[in-house]
Amino acid sequence: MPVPSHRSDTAQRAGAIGRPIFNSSMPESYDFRSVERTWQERWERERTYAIADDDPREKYYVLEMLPYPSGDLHVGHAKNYTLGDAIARMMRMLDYAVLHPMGWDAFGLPAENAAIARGIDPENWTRENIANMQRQVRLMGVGYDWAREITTCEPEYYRWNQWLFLRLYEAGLAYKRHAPVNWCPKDATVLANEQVIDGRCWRCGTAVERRNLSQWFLKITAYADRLLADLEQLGGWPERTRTMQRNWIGRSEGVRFAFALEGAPQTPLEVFTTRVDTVYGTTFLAIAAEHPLIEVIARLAGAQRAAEIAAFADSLKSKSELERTSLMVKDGRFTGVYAIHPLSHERVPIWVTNYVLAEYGTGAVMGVPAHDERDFAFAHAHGLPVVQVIVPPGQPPKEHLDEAYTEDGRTIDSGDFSGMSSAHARRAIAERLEAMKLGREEITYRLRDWLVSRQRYWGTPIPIVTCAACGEVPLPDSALPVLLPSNVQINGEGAPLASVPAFVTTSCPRCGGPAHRETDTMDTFFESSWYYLRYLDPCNAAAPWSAQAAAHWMNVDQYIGGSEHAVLHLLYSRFFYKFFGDQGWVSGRNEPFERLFHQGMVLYHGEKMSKSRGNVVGIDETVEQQGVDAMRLFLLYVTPPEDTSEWSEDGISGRVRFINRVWRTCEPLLANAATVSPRELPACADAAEKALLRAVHVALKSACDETRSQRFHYNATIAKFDEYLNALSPLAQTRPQSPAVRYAVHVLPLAIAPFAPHLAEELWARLGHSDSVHLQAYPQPEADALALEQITLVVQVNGKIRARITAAPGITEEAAYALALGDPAVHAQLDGKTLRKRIYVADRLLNLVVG
RNA sequence: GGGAUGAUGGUGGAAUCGGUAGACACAGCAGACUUAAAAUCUGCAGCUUGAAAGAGCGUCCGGGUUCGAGUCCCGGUCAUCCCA
Repeated sequence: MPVPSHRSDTAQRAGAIGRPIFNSSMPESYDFRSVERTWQERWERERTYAIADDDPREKYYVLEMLPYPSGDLHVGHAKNYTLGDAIARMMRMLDYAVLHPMGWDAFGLPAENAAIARGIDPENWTRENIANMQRQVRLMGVGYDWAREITTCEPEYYRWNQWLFLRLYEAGLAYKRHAPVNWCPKDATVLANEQVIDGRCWRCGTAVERRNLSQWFLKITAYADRLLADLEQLGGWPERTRTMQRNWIGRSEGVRFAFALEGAPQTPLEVFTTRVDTVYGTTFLAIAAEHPLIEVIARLAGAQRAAEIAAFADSLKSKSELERTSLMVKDGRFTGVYAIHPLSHERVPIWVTNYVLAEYGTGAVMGVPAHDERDFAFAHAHGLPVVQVIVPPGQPPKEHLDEAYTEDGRTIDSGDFSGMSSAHARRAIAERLEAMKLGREEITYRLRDWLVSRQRYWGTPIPIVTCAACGEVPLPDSALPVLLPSNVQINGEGAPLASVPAFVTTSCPRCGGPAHRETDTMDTFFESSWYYLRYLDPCNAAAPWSAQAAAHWMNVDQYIGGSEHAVLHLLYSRFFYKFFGDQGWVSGRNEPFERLFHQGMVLYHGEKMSKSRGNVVGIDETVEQQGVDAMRLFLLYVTPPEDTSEWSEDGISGRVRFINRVWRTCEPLLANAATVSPRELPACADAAEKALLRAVHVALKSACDETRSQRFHYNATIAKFDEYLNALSPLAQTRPQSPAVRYAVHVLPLAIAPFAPHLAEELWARLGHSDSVHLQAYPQPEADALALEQITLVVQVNGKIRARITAAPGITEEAAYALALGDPAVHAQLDGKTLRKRIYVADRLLNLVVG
């Protein structure tokens, strides 16, 4: 439905009461729709934001996280792009060669879910969404270099996923194995651990089950130490994000050593512990239900026990990891089998439990109830003894422990190792175990290999075939891309590609015999782990990117995206980038993102915007009703960019008002202002003009400072633009000929260009310039304009403000003191008291301490 | 349970270095213009007290450091996020 334009609305109203729409004394009203559309078309046509690889200026690469084309953009997305655009435009005007590209994370589940639910072709669905989102991104007036646009579902892009997969495979970093995986029964797919949130699928919320499947993994664990160590270099990242990655990697130093099985002494039962100083407190061993030795133990246990163990293990099969480790009551079954403690030689009962996982460490832990909370709870529940072997320094052991003592302390009752500090005991015991050839020190990580297989259609096919004779065979590069077949039946069950014989059936590249293709596709985090390099060389048909392009443009100087990607995407990207560095494909620092910024969410009515809640504020409506510039200004103004903000109709109306005021103030003076240079401070007639100039330069300073400091609190900058306008508009009325006024009018479009690019461009053009305002240099704040003619000096007596006196800047302490004494209020406070101390802060404050 | 971050008027926020708390805006109130409304313009506006000038209080709560604390330190409450 066509929405009547602001202008015709006004015309109708005005016409109805028989008045002319405009008269000569009335400024032309600002038609944001036509202005915004006109300039967007022109920027596109003239490629205003294209950047050449050989641009001689210092480079600056600003990037917003690759969006998934889910359909419609709302103002929450706009906050992200608006910030990136403001930064890019500022940096461009500060004379950097700015690279600011855009693309589409086009593979993924929603397309496939739409296909399942409504029988839609995922490719068409995706392309339609991309077309719509391209339109909306253009509507926002973001200055991307569209020549570098990428779409990850294009064969030209995903062939490089396959190519990179093969390189990882050759490096031994891609491998296939059976593993218990998180299975979402609704999406019929495997989920990575981080895609399981509170035991549920991160997309659909269905409870996740566990299944044992053969899966492709990427060996990110091979880089665990470097991923951890290099976090220290990332000073431009939020500390929270670095901490999250540190926790996720979860390095622990400890000892791996073996207990002997009673009855099968040749079969070592290995455990890993970070607290080997507590080893003499072991009163049981806890093993995972999926432990590889479970069958040996069951055999030793006898038929009845074996059946109990099997039943217990079965009951855990469908439980997710989180349920087992965090949600379920710690439970277990005594196997009836004992192990022999390697140091004390005591018999230790072996229990099968639900809280030890086969995937972690060795799948078995020593149970030390006195010094581990989980073990304490377990021992309590099953009546196992609690043996204290660590006491707080200088204290006797407690008669009865109410909770585990998990701190370091001094060892007791620990054989040869009694009376040591925990740290000392850890070292000594590790050495002894090593000498006995029973164990060694080891570093383990919580991080596990990245599961990249998806039993899905809408993703990159994995370029591996299985041959009856040769087994697993990687395809040669010449066979790439392995194209995703079209017209595939997608019903949400199993792996869709397995149902396409023409795809599956192939020949072995090694022996030529019959073979079948891998039917899993890649996790979409694969493509988003390297896309920032493809922008640098988007048309390269011989390689995913050239080393030369990477050397020129990397690293990303400023990366912007939501904190929901603090671990997943950002860790995977770091892993890939280190691999690329090892291959010599990228140079310099082995980190892709120099600085990282997490923008906050935009709420509406206190809630996250979502279609299902019906509280989405769309781009289209907002742009149509209030205009792009108003939307952009509001999003930047309402809160600092990292904070959560609340969308408000009233709030944006304030920015609409600002835009209209700028127009009303400046438009009648444009012809006049054009003859005054915006690059040269004009002479001022009086204090009011001096104040105007100061307001102009305070605003310029704020814009430059927020950009250079990379704090990006443009909310404060835009407030300074308000003050700029508040200073300008009355003077524009009363003395339009003043050089100061004309200067302020001429500078204004330059000043606001990064924030309200359309309004700025229109004013700039009407000032008679033919080049885009966005290609001009940003005006530099000047000390002369910032200097105050008069300062207000605060006079305190004993720290309390008693007077404010006006003085010239640079006033001496003595002069200030003399002025202060002349103030009656100050005089009254000093009356009859002795001056003990005088504190003077130049041009700010005089504090008189009396007693 | 552990960790991180935060808490400023009716609201969003400003105060970037320990030095005038509340800039700027929204909502509100009063006035001008208008037959009226909208739009626009002008003014008021932290709280208490006072006719007013003024005085006292005031940045979640309680302590501390300092001539001086929204800002630094300690303890607590609440909120958000992360880990368990």
